[in-house]
Amino acid sequence: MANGRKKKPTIRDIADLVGVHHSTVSRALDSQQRRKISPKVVRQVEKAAQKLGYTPNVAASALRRNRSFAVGVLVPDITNPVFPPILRGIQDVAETEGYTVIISNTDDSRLKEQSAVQMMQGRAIEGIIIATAQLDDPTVEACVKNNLPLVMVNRTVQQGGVNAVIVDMDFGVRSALDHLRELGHTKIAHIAGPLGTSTGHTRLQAFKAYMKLHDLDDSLVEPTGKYTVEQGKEACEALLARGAEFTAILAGNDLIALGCIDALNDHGIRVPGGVSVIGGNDMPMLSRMVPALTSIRIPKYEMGFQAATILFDAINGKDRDPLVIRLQPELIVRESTAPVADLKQAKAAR
Amino acid sequence: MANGRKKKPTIRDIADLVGVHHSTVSRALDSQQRRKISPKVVRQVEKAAQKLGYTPNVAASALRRNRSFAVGVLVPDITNPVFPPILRGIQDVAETEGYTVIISNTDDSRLKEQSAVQMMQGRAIEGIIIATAQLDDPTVEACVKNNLPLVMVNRTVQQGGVNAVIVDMDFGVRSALDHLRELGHTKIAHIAGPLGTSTGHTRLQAFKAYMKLHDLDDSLVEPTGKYTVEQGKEACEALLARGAEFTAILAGNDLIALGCIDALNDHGIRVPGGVSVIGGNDMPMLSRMVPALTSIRIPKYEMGFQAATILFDAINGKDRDPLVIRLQPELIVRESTAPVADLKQAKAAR
DNA sequence: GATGTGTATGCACACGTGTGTAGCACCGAA
DNA sequence: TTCGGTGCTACACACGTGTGCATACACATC
Repeated sequence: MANGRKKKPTIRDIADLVGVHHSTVSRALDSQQRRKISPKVVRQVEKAAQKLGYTPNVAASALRRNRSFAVGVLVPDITNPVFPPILRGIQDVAETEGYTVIISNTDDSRLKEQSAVQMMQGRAIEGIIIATAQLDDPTVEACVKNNLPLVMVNRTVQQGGVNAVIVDMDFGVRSALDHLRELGHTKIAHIAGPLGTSTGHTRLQAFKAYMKLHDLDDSLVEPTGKYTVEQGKEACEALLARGAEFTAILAGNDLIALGCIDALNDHGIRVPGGVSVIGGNDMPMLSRMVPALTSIRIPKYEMGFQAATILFDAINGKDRDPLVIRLQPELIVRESTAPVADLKQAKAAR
Repeated sequence: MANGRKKKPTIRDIADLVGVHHSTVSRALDSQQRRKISPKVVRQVEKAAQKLGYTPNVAASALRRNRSFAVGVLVPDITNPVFPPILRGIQDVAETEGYTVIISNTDDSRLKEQSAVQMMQGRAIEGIIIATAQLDDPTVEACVKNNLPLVMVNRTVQQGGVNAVIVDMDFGVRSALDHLRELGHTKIAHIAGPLGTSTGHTRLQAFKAYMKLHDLDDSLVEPTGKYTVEQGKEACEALLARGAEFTAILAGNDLIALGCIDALNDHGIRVPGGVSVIGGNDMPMLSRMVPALTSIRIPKYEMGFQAATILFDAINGKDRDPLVIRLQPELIVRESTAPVADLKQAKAAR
């Protein structure tokens, strides 16, 4: 005896109560069609619905109209602190629109991503927000081909014509490197994020462009395969192992930056005394760490909010041209950056 | 021209391709009924389904079977780092069961909680996991009354007869206080979580019981209204303001502990030099903070996983008696606890 | 050969909602 | 009177899946 829930009232029950056909009830409850029904009947229907505690059967409605009032979101891992604020922004918009959000964790695996999208298609999602995109992403292509309303968030793809809400990382990288130069740094390394992602790719491009522009060495680059502490540490160690000389690191994101600090500490290099480090997306609690990490803050909630807004515009047929919104990041200076020390001094500190 | 999506194949398309009735296809695809169909036809159907890229229409299935394949989850705020791992545990189980998870953020507001449940009922959820419960919670009562399968996670309620996955906080508090006593602390304060929540309540009870048992003063208690850094700071300041003498604090959770550290620092009291502090649930990144916070680790992912498992057992009619699972926490000793200093010394440090 | 026992498949309808079309009543104009 | 128009409602079917029942056939038993 698992389910003793009493069955829910339907529009037929309302129809019986009022004494009209159920199709009339259906129209009376539909704000688009209500005007076709006499005000008196509408009132009666509303009253009866209230009395019976009627709630529409979403499955039936979804089946008939081929709309599910559900949207999908693809994130690498909800456990990564970057994503909850983005999700919250999305959820808040969806809620006001009466939509449900289906979240899938892909762990950056193409296979999982594919099966997640398939599952979502089965649920007849009306749109999708993708935070997992690789620069060249077959899943995105598939969605575009299916004409499924789509917004990229945080990361985007190579091909144009796709909605996206991203961060102006040229600006972010410029701010960070300006800051380092003001502190006297000229030998700056970049521990990049995965180059298959737009975030990793564009940061590296911005880094190289900036360094070239200011006649600085842009070759101190080490990429990572994933946005994790471990990979950040490994990459930093590789850099040290090949004898690179640098007084500052721009990291692909905060986790990578933390990995760098670990590696530097292991080599007896103090941060920021020996080397300054700048992180990537300003995770929560950074200010409490030692050293408090200087980072490029990105407006995470805002990104989710905007992405969802665009998505629902697309779903509701307010078809604008493909839209790319670039939000402004902000450099948050904390304690992991300091005036450059003498290179010799820095070396001595090793 | 919003939706040019080509329509998806149905079991009728498969039936046409194989040359059987669509009901046969339906049975061939249902693991329960498959045995009634000849192996040859089953093979043909599977092949055709593969070829056409068939995915079942969940809405139609839900309508016909009066099942939605959706469950709800109520969390205070997905942005609070305690919850993503719990959610991930739930999602991982739900995925293997073919279920969708609908998440709602209640911000600990009863009003939002109520409307969230209403929305979920409209979606005909088959079960619900609640992580937001107050000790005396009308939402929980309503779900029980509706016979909606229900599991509490992390927090539970006063009344019995409800499934719950919680942490054995008697054990956790005992470990923490044993640790402090071993370090020589006897004047121990407790900055409690909200007493309206089971977590806040039981920790306080455990604290008092332990202190009484060891003939220690159990009156150094200050409750908070919310699990936030700010409230932790305020409560700690209130404790200091009334001239309480203590050498260690057991906090209701990590955020409260961080607030305590802030307050202590503001008063020139070093942690752990002047006062030792123990946190509450072992958020990520604690080890990188200064001082690295000693905390009671709770198995967050595991809790979500177990809760979901119980929920699906209930949904699938494997009705056990109401089940309360108590998972073991673990004290993680870091740098925020140290041997007690002379009280005079501690005072001098102020 | 009659009867019973399975096994495999088709048939028809149900689930609750939404919508195209038809029908009806009424009104005004010619 | 006829004709057209308008406003309101009923009818019937569609959406895709699942299932009780009937049917058809094969095979075994007496």
